[in-house]
Amino acid sequence: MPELPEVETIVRGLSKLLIGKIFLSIDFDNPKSFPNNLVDVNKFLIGSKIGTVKRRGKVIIINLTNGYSLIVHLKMTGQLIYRSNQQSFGGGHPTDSLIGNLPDKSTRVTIDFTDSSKLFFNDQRKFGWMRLLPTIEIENIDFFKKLGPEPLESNFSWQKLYSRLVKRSKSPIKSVLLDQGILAGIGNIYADESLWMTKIHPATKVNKLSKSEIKNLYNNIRTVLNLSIDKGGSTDRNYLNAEGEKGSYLKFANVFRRQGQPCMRCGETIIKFKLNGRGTHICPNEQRLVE
DNA sequence: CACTTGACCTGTCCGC
DNA sequence: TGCGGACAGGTCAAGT
Repeated sequence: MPELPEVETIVRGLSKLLIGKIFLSIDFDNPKSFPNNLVDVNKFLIGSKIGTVKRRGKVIIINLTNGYSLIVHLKMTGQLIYRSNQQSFGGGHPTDSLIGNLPDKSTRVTIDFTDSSKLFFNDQRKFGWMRLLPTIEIENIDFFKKLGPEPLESNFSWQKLYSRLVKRSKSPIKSVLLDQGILAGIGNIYADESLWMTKIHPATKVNKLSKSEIKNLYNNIRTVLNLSIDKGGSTDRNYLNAEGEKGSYLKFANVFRRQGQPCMRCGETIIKFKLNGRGTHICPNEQRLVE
């Protein structure tokens, strides 16, 4: 589900809602919610206070003031939804709420805070995970060690993108953009969108791209990620922000899920096909494959 | 080694 | 209305 803009939207929402909250209890009936967890979740979570909420790639990092952190990967269908005391009892949440009473059928983890507010980890497909670990060890776990740079950091340049891309010179450019070890945070939506903006066919091998194309791709990746953050991310099916609201980026999408509709630039019909197992959307007129 | 495919799960949609 | 199959925003492991 969530790519960088969706996770960023959730993190910004949680930052407003969660800082200073103290854990009262956590309820998870499935150990798969905490795979590879090495510390006693109850022992180090209960009674601890939330300091900051951050993002690295597609992972949410909830830092506690006791030196531990709760990290969350939402994978395809995960949601982290906050309910205040009022909302938790069903009477107070907005009438246009897009999700009903919680917990529901897809709830995997329920967290209670001492002020009676709650945080729900919903995840229909159960691919997501949580992990509690000492904050100083975050950078050392495999997932983070392999992660590439953040595309929106101010010191990330097109030259850095270029030097990372050429390591995978014979791969299709889209596959490389989806590789979190090359660049952190891009998924299927923003790979397709940024390649359309740059007029590059997703199957183009990296070594067939010019430096100026990579420079343009760099700019377009940042443009589309920032635009989507402004729109609160993309809701295709399941994505909701921390308050249970949809994102609106897909109203502005140029190719993703627009197969059969005209290209926004040239009017040609957008098509969809599979590339390395992923649904891929292009304008066949403007995104020509260079062999 | 570099790259591709299947597996992990559940729900939904589409064609017969 | 029912049933089978394809598909869904991500990442691994296993295969070629």
